[in-house]
Amino acid sequence: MPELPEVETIKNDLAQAILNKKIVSVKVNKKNILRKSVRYFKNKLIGNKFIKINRRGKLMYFSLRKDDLFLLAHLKMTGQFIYCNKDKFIVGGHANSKKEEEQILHGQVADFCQVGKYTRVIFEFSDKSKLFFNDLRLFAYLDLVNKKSLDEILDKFGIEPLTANFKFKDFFNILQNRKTSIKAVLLNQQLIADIGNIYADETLFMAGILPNRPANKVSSKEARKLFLAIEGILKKAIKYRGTTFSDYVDSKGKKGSFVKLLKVYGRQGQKCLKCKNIIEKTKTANRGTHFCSSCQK
DNA sequence: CTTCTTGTTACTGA
DNA sequence: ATCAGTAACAAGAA
Repeated sequence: MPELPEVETIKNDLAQAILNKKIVSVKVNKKNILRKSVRYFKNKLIGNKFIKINRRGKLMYFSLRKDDLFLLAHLKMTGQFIYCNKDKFIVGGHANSKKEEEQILHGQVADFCQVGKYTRVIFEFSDKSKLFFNDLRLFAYLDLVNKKSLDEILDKFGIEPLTANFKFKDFFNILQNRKTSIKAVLLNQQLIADIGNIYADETLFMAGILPNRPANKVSSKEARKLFLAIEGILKKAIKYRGTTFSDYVDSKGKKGSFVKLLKVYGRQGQKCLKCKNIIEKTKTANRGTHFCSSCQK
């Protein structure tokens, strides 16, 4: 489940790998992963180059040199970008065997850099390197839009953590104006971008706030703790190249290591690392929610 | 067989 | 008009 740290990791890796390389072919194995026609994608992409990659929330957008166009990529839950250079193949995505899974896990050079069962789109560059866009559930998408459409899409996102726009005053103001659960507010991309189910639970644990607390009942002091937890945890998770739970791998096919640092997510039934209470799991905001009822109030 | 998984959005009702 | 809550989406795991 890629959230900010995972998308940021992929974006940075890809920027080092594919920028300013001529796109020589685009192969589409599943056309409904595209929000425009296959013909339009091929037409606009082949012969073009990606010159910059940005991220807003969990959405990546690639600037193209020609035509004032942008490639949008959303990974949703199970999307992956896997980059393979000409000789050393680093394969990610959905392993087709136990052996492949081991190779991916250990980041080994694999001998099976090929189209997998869930590979939906393959970009090939002039240096013979390839970029695979994989997705198991077909929720992920690629789109090709102009500047105007891009701006309309970007405008819908809420405040962006880890930027100068992420100010406590605005953050607290959002919380005070919402009666719904604090977790629902954290997950709402139009209010605060980037946070998904894993980091919502982790930041709430660090701040000592129960996920089902009404947002407008969170005190200024608690909100400040949460604000700092969001910055701290997201930054740290980027350092660890993200969290892998089920499908996430970076563009080199490697899993993120932040999973070792998770305090509550996926730890239901286990002892709280702070107080030894048992971590509970319930549903808040329609999502699996993990918390310690002793550390969080 | 049923239930659960998640990011996002469509829909419903207040 | 705005907000809140739920279901739906896909496809697999348990």
